[in-house]
Amino acid sequence: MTFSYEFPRAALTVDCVVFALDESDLKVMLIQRDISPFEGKWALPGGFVRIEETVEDAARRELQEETGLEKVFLEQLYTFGDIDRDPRERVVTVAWYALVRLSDHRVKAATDARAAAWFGMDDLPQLAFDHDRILELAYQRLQNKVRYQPIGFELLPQKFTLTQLQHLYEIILDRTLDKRNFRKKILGMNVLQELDEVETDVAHRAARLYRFNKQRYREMVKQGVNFEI
Amino acid sequence: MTFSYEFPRAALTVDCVVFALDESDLKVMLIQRDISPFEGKWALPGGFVRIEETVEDAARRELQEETGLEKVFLEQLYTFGDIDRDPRERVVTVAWYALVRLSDHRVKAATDARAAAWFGMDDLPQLAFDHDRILELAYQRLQNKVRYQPIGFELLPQKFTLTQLQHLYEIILDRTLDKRNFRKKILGMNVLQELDEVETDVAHRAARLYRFNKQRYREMVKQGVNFEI
DNA sequence: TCAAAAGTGTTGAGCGTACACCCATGC
DNA sequence: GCATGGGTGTACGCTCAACACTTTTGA
Repeated sequence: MTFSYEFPRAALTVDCVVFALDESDLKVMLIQRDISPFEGKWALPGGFVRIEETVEDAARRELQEETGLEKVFLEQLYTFGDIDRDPRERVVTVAWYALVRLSDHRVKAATDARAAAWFGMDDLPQLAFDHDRILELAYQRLQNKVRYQPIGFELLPQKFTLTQLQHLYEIILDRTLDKRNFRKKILGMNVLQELDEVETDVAHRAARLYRFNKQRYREMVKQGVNFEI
Repeated sequence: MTFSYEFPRAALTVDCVVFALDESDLKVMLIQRDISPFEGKWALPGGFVRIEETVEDAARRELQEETGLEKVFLEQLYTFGDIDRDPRERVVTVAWYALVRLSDHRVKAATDARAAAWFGMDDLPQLAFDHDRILELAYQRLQNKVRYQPIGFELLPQKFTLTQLQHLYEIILDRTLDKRNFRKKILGMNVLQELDEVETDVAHRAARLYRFNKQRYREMVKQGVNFEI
């Protein structure tokens, strides 16, 4: 069975840049291609948009199928519509980026036959198609957005220490921050809930745990306070 | 002649939100539809992406064909991929927004048979499809972006007064600004070139004209100075 | 000479930044 | 008791915001 149209149509795909945070590194999930073109090369998880699903649903489905990830933070990045992106035929792709807690999704890499793996942002393999451009844009977007929207928390466990949070910003923004100033600022925003718990299993004084309070964040936004690191 | 594929494919279109600045208003260009669905309703200029052109080229071509606009500032906004956006069939649209100088494109509205017209942002008609959502998102994007990127100049004549520039920000951001503070700030950024010219044909003291210096802006960015209103 | 808009400085408050030491805990 | 990171305050400079009067020009 085939589907016919009066004019030629591009194929429509989605591709996802999935970021996670290691102890000391920003990581991206990549899938090793097992078919031509670019067989053996690494690529972003993604695939064709089906006719009965929205573009966002397609991104979530592909993420689930290829990496086992569900219910993650997902935001549209950009649509890449150059003519020769794909050597086979015209393919337009809607790119997305996702933020996940590595702890939740440790080694759940390969759900189907293909190999999936986390790569450090400064240890990337050569990528298939124009996926290097997509990844670069996603990284820039993350660096910009993390500074004025509280999306970084998506990369941390629900309960985290202020030092973990500071490291997150240092890793993503690629610069060091002053401990005292960072704490003053983030606590002054009134969006962190101080818990009655501390770290465990550390070989030194245990740090206090905090939780991001989304509700309080929304109230703050309404009051015109704006989140900015 | 028809084109056949193994799986059904969505149609791919582009839609453009074209902003311009009147003396006292932010305007959007709309086209009156002359065919079903939504016949007679106003809609964003746009149309199908051809197989041999990039998505951006399609946006520029449609803009040219439907409104006569060429060489304008154009940036991708978002891709709308809901299933029932178009009652006829599955259509995914890549939305763009454009900024133009109204002076350059005064009444050049209707190039083809359809009526085209500028509408004030607070005097919009009902729109076809989900174009109200697209327009709303474009407006938000403009409001955000104009504050930290020097894109406002795309809406003014090449030579402008500081008062014109201030009004631009007041109209887009929908709040008043302090004259002295505004001038201090914008001049302090070192991206405006003071000309040896003044306004003409005004019934009061003529204001000095300035020009945006893109080169100097890029130098400033390199030095880490960031544009922000 | 009048109307209209151009042009121009100062002050106070709040914010960002730089900076160093003691404390608690596990081994 | 020692190593490791946790936790804390102050002082200075800069930027932002508030605010009003004189000057220029054309009619």
